Amino acid sequence: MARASARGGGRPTTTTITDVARMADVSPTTVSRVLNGGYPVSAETRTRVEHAVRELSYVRNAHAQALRIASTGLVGVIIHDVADPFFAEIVAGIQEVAATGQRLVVLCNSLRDPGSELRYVEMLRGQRADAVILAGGAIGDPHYQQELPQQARWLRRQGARVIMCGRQMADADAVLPDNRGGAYLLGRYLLGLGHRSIAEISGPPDFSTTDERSAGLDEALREAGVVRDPHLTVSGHFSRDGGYDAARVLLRSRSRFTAIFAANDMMALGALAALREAGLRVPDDVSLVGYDDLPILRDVVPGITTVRVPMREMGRRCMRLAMSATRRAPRRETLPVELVERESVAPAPARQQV
Amino acid sequence: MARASARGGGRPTTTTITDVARMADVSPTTVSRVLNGGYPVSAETRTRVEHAVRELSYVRNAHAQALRIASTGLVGVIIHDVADPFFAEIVAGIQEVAATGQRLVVLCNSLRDPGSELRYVEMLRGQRADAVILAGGAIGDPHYQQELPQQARWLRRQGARVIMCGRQMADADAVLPDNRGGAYLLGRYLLGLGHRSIAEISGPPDFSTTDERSAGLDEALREAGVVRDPHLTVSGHFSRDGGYDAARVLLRSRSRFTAIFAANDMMALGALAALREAGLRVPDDVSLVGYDDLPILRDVVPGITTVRVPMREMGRRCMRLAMSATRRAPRRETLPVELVERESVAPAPARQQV
DNA sequence: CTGAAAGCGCTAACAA
DNA sequence: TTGTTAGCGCTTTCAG
Repeated sequence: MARASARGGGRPTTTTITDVARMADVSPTTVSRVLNGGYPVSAETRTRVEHAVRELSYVRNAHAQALRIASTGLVGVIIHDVADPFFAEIVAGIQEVAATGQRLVVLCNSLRDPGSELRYVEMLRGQRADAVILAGGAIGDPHYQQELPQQARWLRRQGARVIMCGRQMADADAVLPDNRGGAYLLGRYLLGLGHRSIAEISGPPDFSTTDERSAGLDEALREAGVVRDPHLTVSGHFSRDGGYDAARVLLRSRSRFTAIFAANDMMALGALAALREAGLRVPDDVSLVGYDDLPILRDVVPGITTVRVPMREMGRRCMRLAMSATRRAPRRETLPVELVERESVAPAPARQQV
Repeated sequence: MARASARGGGRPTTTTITDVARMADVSPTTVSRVLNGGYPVSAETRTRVEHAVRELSYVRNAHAQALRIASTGLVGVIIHDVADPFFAEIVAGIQEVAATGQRLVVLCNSLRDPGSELRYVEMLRGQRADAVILAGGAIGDPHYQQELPQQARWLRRQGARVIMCGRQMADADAVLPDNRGGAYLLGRYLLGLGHRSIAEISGPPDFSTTDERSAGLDEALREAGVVRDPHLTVSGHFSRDGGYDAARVLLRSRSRFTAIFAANDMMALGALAALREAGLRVPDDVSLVGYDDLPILRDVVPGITTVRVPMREMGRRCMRLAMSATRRAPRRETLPVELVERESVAPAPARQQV
């Protein structure tokens, strides 16, 4: 039963292709050919090899294989945070497709730290990942902005594909939601209901997502000839607490507004809590909109009006790009977003309040 | 500038330790020693090597390294579903600790399919993962029940640690929440408020989590001398929709109950929606409890009473076990759970309703 | 303090 | 149809 059958507790022992070859009484090459298929091997030999493989519970050493051939079957995925449902959904989509293609996903949480993101890219270079998917808005940090494209170039030189999810980079494939368009839609919607004093809870500065969504709102406002009061914009972390804090700042300020535009659903959730604590009713006293349409929104009362971002589909598409062999000019897929009306918005009162 | 500087688009090119050695005018051995430290190298030589490494943006080939030494720095994590906040939190805890230890996490979604879980374990064996963390309740499938311990044995023989998160297995380390204890707590709580007809929305059959939580409720009920009506137990998927469907079955049946015990928060959320649709108020008409205390519960109205499972801490502990070198007898850590009272439970009315 | 040589487990020429 | 040989990039004796 070869050396692999040594009892546990001792020195680590692995079964190699040679053990299998010995047991099946063939050469390692033959075993390799049976394992890989696509090469003529007599039925009888094949059976013996397959038997030995099963008997020894042999699994190919992926590292030895990677050293010899190009592909490793590993795809690196760098996100901001798995605990954020937005990213969890994207990862779920990625995994879905990865499973169909026998790929393994190396998941990295950058927690929005540029340095950590860069470090992960390096580690993934070391792993010779077939592809690296970078998800989430771009970070404005100057060193990062300069370094990341460099690293991406090294990745490509190694033969790895680089796919951006939710943001762009020169020479890289990208799957993008229409952030600007969705925010514009939301802006028009609020405007259409008579809102003129719209407070914005924006994302952290230096994030591309923040800028794009703000720009969409701006556009709608400008188009309607509404001038924005700078006091009506407060930025915060892309999280429930970020939204909560921002809403409190807004409430403490003397500014008047009839609606709040939150940069994403988690922030909207936080804002909703702050509003509730302040004794304000949504939408009776203030209207509120979010962005993303996280699955959990189905279970929040009142239902929050938002823009649906096809997170899971974005993940799927990224993984498909990651698995596609063809590497011509960078491909860019923009996914449409869609307004989801729920109960958090009411027509603006004749006289603005709050 | 060595061969690595070839322009992109051509054949994949990687920089090897030999390229660095050539540039620094030393042997590969010396480069290796500088990279690994712990071996005397003259300051001057070290500087030259470090310069070359930076210049060429050299990153060690993890596969070549893995082939030579024991550790790969890879930890496999098999969960049911990242899109489920319960698992997302666990993974977040795992990542937190992994980052401090320079480990890379290979994340696998089994979607509760025993076959897929087994396939992932094999792939992780092939990757020579340093450790494999299996999270989520055990699946009752007979073939799986027999096969998994086998695979775990092979993993250990290879020198990999096996850590169970939320369930047990012979010879494996485990981090466990007190499922039974928490359910017992919840049962006592409902009983204390006068509830006698408690409907149970249990998890899918053949899952250890399902059994443990049901057992805890049973115990409280038995202790109070309450006999259970089998019609009052409906099982469903561990998901929002599973809870929704189960609640509808319950509502359609003629059974009477004053409270619902859902096997986890996602199911409770679904049940809440079904109740709302049926025009029933929580807790006025029916009381409802969940399990886990998912972060999102903060934002659901009415607040759902539940038991807090320290998901993130479980993840952290699993990763610590995965990184700990010592491998003596299996370690088992049981984490306490805690009742979280919110607004979804009211005293039972004198006469039972619904 | 530095280097030459061997070998981890696998696959791809090449030969038979 | 099968086997022999060489080598992927690294670390580790063993020599110097």
